[in-house]
Amino acid sequence: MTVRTRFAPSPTGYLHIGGVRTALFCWLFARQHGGQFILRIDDTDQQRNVAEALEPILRGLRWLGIDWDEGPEVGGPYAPYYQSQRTARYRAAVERLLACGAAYRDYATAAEIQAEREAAERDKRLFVYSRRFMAETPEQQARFEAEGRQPTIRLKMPRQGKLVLDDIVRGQVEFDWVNEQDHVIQRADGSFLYALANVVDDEDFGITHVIRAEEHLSNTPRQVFIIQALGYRQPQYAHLPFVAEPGSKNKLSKRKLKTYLKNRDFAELVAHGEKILRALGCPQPGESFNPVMVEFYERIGFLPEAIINYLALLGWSLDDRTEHFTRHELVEKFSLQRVNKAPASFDPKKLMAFQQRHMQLLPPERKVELVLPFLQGAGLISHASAAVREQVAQVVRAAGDRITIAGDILEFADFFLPDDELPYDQAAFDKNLRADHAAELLRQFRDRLAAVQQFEPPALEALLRDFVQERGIKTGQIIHPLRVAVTGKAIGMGLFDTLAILGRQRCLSRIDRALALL
RNA sequence: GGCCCCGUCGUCUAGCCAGGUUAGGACACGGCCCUUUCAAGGCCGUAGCACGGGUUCAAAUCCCGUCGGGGUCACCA
Repeated sequence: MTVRTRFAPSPTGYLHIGGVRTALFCWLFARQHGGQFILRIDDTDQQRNVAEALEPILRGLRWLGIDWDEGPEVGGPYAPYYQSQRTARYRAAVERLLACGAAYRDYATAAEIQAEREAAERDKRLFVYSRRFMAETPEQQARFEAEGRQPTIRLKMPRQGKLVLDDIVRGQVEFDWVNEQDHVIQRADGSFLYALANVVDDEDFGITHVIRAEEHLSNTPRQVFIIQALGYRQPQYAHLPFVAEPGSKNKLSKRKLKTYLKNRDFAELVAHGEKILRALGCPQPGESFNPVMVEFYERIGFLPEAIINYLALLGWSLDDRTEHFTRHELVEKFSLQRVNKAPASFDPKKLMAFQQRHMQLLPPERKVELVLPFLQGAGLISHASAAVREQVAQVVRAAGDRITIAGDILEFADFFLPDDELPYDQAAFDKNLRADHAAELLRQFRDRLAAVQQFEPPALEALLRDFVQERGIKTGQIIHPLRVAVTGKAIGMGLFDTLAILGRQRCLSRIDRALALL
C-alpha cells in the first residue's frame, strides 16, 4: 500500500509556523515511504477571495521545499482539491448516511438545542439530545416543515459502547460514544461541515495516514463513525502535539503577537527583523511580519533548511544527541513513533542557533547569492556584475559569522555607500575621534596608508603594529578612531579586512572627511 | 464543569515500553581563554525527574492518588 498523507490548510492568507510543522511531518513521512503528499484546501467556510488568501501559503511551503504531489496548481488524479468544489461528493455521502440510518434530518432550531443543553447543565447531567425534532420518515418531515422548520442533517451517534482508537503518537485512546453529540454535518442552507467533508475527501484521495495537530483528537470519534457507517477504510491516525508559545504551554497563535513581545527572546527576533526591514526601506512591516508566520523568515533571509531542521526537532528527536539534519537526513531518519506527546514551546533563540549553524556550513558563493537581493532591495547595488559580486564576496568572507541571516549583510552597508554619504554613529564618533590625540594619530597614520606599498590585510596590520610600537601608544588608540573614520561605526568586522576591501582611495577619502568634521 | 491528552534543567529533548545511568546532549545563562570592536571559536560551570503513597534489594522508569498545564465540547476549520 502506498503511503498517502495530506495537509489541509484553510486559505487564511498566512502560513502559521505550527501549521508548517504539521505539514513537514506529513511530508517527511510520505517522502520516507516513497508515497505521496497531498495538499487539500479547506475552503468550505470561506467567502473571500480564496486564490489570494491561498497564495502566501503555497509560497511559504514552496520556499521551505515542502512540495506536494497533488493539489492546487499541480492538479492530480483526484482533482479538484478544493473542498468548495467537491460538494457533489459530500451530498452523495450525506444521502448514503441518511439512507442507512447513520444520519437524520433534524428540525430543531439552534435555540431549542441550546435550551436542552442548558437544562442538562443546570441539572448537572450529561447533555444528550432528545431527538425531539428528528425526522426519519416523510410524514415526520412533512409535519415539521408545515411548522416552517428547516432541517439540518445530524449524525445519529451511538449512545453506548466505546471507541478505541490506535493513535501512532498517543497510543490507545478510548472514548465513550455517549459523550459524543449528534453533530451537524450539513447546515440548513445545504452547506457541509468539516467533519463530513474531511472524511469524504480522505477516502476519495486514498489518504492512508492522517497526521494532524492534537486539537483534532477529540473530533476523531465522529469521523470514525462516518467512516464506519460508509464502509470507508479507516486511515491510521497520528495526532501531533501542538506548538506552544515561547515560555508557555498555550497553543501558539497569530493573534497574540503583543503578548509574545513581552518575551525577551521573541522581542529580540522581531527587533532583528525590523532592523533589516528598515535597512531595506520598509518601515511598515505589516501584520504578517511576525515570527509566528513563515513569511517573516523569508523576508529577512532565513535559510529554509534551518527552519526545517528546527521545526523537525520540535516534538521529534532521533536520539540523545543528533541535532543537525539536512532535509535528506530527515527524510531518511524521521519516524512518527519517536514523536513526542507533550507540546513543545517555540524557542526563538534555538531557532536562531540552527540558522547560525546552517549558515556557517554554507559555501561562501551561496551566501553571496543569498545576500545580493538584500543589497539590491536596499538600493546599495543596482546590478550584480562580476565586479560587484566580487566585492560582495569579499565582504561576505570578511564578515564571516557576523552574517547570521542574509539580511544581516545590511549591517555592512557602509562598504557600498559613497564616501561622502557615510553616516557616523554620533556616540562612536565622539568617543573615538574626539579622544585625546586621536585626530593627530589618525592624521599621521593616514599618511602611512597613503604610502604603504601593498594594501592587503597582512601588510596593513604590519603597518599599524609598527606605527603603534614607534609611537608607544596602545593599539586601541589608533584602531578605534580609524574604524569609526572608515565605517562610521565602532563595531564591525576585522579592521584590516575592512581597509583592504575599501581600498586605498576610499580609505583616505573617508579619513579626510572624518577629520574635516572634527 | 464533562470528556480527552500531557507533566525530566528556563527551553528543546535522551532515558520510561523490557526498573540498577555520577540522569546524557543541545539552546539559553554565568565564568575563563582568545582578541582591535562586535561576532565566532575553545574550556569550565549553574540548573531537572510536579507532589504523595505504594510494589521492589533497587523507581525518572511499574501501580494508585493528588496537583498542575493544555485541548475539546459550534449550523468554525
